[in-house]
Parts: sequence; C-alpha cells; structure tokens
Amino acid sequence: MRYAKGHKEATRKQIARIASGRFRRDGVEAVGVASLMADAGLTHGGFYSHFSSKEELVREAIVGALERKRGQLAQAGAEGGLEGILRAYLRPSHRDAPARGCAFASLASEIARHPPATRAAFTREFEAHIALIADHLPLGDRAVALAIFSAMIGALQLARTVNDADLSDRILESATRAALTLAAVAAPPSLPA
Amino acid sequence: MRYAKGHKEATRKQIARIASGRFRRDGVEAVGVASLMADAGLTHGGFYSHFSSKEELVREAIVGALERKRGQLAQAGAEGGLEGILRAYLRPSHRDAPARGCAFASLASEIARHPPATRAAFTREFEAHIALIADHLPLGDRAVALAIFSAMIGALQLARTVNDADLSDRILESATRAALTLAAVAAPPSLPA
DNA sequence: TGTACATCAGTGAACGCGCGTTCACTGATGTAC
DNA sequence: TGTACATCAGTGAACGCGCGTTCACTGATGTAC
Repeated sequence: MRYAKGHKEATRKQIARIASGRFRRDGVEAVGVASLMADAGLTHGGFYSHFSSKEELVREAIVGALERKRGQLAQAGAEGGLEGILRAYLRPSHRDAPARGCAFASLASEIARHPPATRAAFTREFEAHIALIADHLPLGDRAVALAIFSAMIGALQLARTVNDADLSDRILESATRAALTLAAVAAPPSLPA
Repeated sequence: MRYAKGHKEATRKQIARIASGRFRRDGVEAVGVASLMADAGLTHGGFYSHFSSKEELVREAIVGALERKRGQLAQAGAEGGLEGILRAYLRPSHRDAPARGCAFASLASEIARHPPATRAAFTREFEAHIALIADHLPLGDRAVALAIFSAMIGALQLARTVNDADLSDRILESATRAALTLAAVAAPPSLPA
C-alpha cells in the first residue's frame, strides 16, 4: 500500500481533533470543511472519504472533545473533590482558551439547533458529566449536580461574553463560591435518623 | 412626502423587531439580511438605508430584545420576588419559545465572538439584569446574583439542548430550587451586631 | 527478476446556492411657481 | 388651477466570495504472474 497501515484512520482522527478545536473557538457554522482540511495539510475533496457529511464530523469532534475534557475533570475531582472540579473549570485560563475548553459552554446553544443524532450524543455526555459531579456531592445529589453544572456552563459563557475583565473574574468567582455553598447545604446537617 | 411622517423610523423598528426573533431562534449567523427584509415585506436592497451594516442591526435587535425581556422580569419580580423571576425565566414555555426569549441564553456564546461595540452593549444589559436580581436578594448581594443568573442562563440553554424531555424539565426545576436555596443562605441568620 | 495490473488516499475543478454589500434606478408624493 | 421639479423609501441586478458536496482523475505502492 501507498500509505502505512492505519494511516487513513489516523488522518480521520486528526481531522476530528483539528475540528474540535476550531468548532469550539469559532462555532460550527463559521468553520468550513475546506479550511479544516487545509489545516490538516489536505485538500477539501478528500473529506468525504473520511466522513459522510459535515454533521458526522461535528458529532465525532464534539463527543471527542467532551470525553477528553471529562477525563480532565475526573482527575481534578479525584485530586481536589468538588472544589478541584470547580477551580479547574472556572479558571481564567479555561475562559481564555475556548479552543481547548468545554464544548458545552462554547456550543450548547448552537447544538440545540442540530439534528437529533447530534443532540443525543451531546445528551449522553451531559449525563456523564452530571454523574461525575454528583459523585463528589453529599448523597450523590443529582438535582444539585444539575444546578451546579448549569451555573458552571452559564458562568463560563458569560465570563467570555462580557467586555469588562473585572466583571468577568467576578462571575467565575461567584459561581465557584455559590456551588460550594450549595454542596455544603446539600449535606445532611446530621446523620439521618 | 410619499410616505407618512415617521414611516421610515417605523420600518426600521419593524426590521429590528423581526430580526430580534429570528436571531434568537436561529442564531445571528444563520439569518441573512435578504430573508429578514423579505419577512418585513421588503426587498434586500433597502436594508442599507436603515442600517449601516448587519452588525448594527444585530446590536439594535439584541439590545431591544434584552430590554423588553428585562421589563417582563422586573414585573415578575415586583409581583413574586425572586421566586417570581425564577419561575418566569425557568418556565418550560420560555425554554420552548427561544424566539421570544432571553437573548443571553440563545446568543451569549455567539456574541462572545462579535466586535467590542456589540459586546459592550451586551455587557450593559447584563449588569442591568444582575442589578434587577440583586434587588430581590437579602442585602442586595451582587455576587449571589451573578451566580444565580449564571445558573438561570446555563439551565435554560441545557434544557433546550438535551434530547430528553424529562431531563430537560429536571434541569429547570433543579436550577430554580438551587437559586432559592442560595438566596435563603445569603440571608443573615440574624441582624448583624 | 521484470512487467502488468489493482488498490486507494488524496487532488482539484465544478455544481448550485446564499452571503453582505453597492448602486443606478423607479415612481408616488409634496412643493414652487 | 396647472405644470415642472425635488425628494426619498424602496427596487432589483450585480459584485466577489465561501459554502457543502460530487466526481473524474492522479500516482505511488503492493501483488500476481
């Protein structure tokens, strides 16, 4: 063969990885297939021998990004518990590097308009994230995990959108503190009877 | 004059109002100037006698939408306090009608990529929303208001994105309850000494 | 060992389409004389 | 009262461009004989 075994699979993975960064940074709609392939050092015509459509790439790229990010959060949780997760997520460096960040924060509103298959993949990863957070909560409280994750995503987005660096920092800090308060309150004040 | 006095101003306002719905429903990028003008019963060529660019329309449409929505939230707050605001915002009917809903939830991540003037207008409205929420919080706590509003926006977006109706409802409910808990905890347990 | 052929990842021109923006024009009205 | 002209909101063709997708082709390699 002209190419080494596994070459094509490696190319597909590389395209998906490049796409996952570009999508998170610029939005799915703003990133064209041709410019993605150029980033991978290829021409656009070959795209459809790797993916059946741009939407298939969207699904693969986003799920990949979410899985990797979830692994990082799991590690932060193992090392620092809920506070570790919150500090890793609501860090200024996360706010400032969307291309390597959480795809829920950068793409949730756009994905809401995508086909069911894409939303289903998103939903599966969302539930895995909720389970991860609940694992670090008293009684594994899922309802509190939902609220905390909503605040994390909302805060990261708002911190990226406002035009005032101070306000942006305060959004991240407030969400961190509020999440810790919620976790503390969710703890039973004493052992149940 | 061929047209009644104030006709042109009325047309401009109508274009902005139509745009504010389409942008919130489909995203700014997905809505073309030509289709917007067609919705207003006009041809696309006339657009630039009303707005200097699509971006100017984006700014005007979004600020208008946010102001109107803030008025509704202020009324919900006057009638039902923080809980009134939360129930108005985290209602399933709000989730299901983005075209008439909060532009922070539908457009925050997209606006983060827009020019400074647009982000500045967004930031001004954001601060007005925070002030509105803080007004209904013990001690007018701005930090808690930031966290609550982050959770509101994040929850609404996630509720729109997940592909599971039950989970979507639970996201809205959890955020509502968590916000009320935060407000209760923020209250001083007794009058300060 | 040398030649003919099959494989297949990647190439690049082409498709129809919609984008934001520009601009010469239309035509109904109000005003000037 | 009747005619000539100015105004100006809206029209529609055109601009260059990038989009997602298709497809006939290239050319380096491995295999068959």
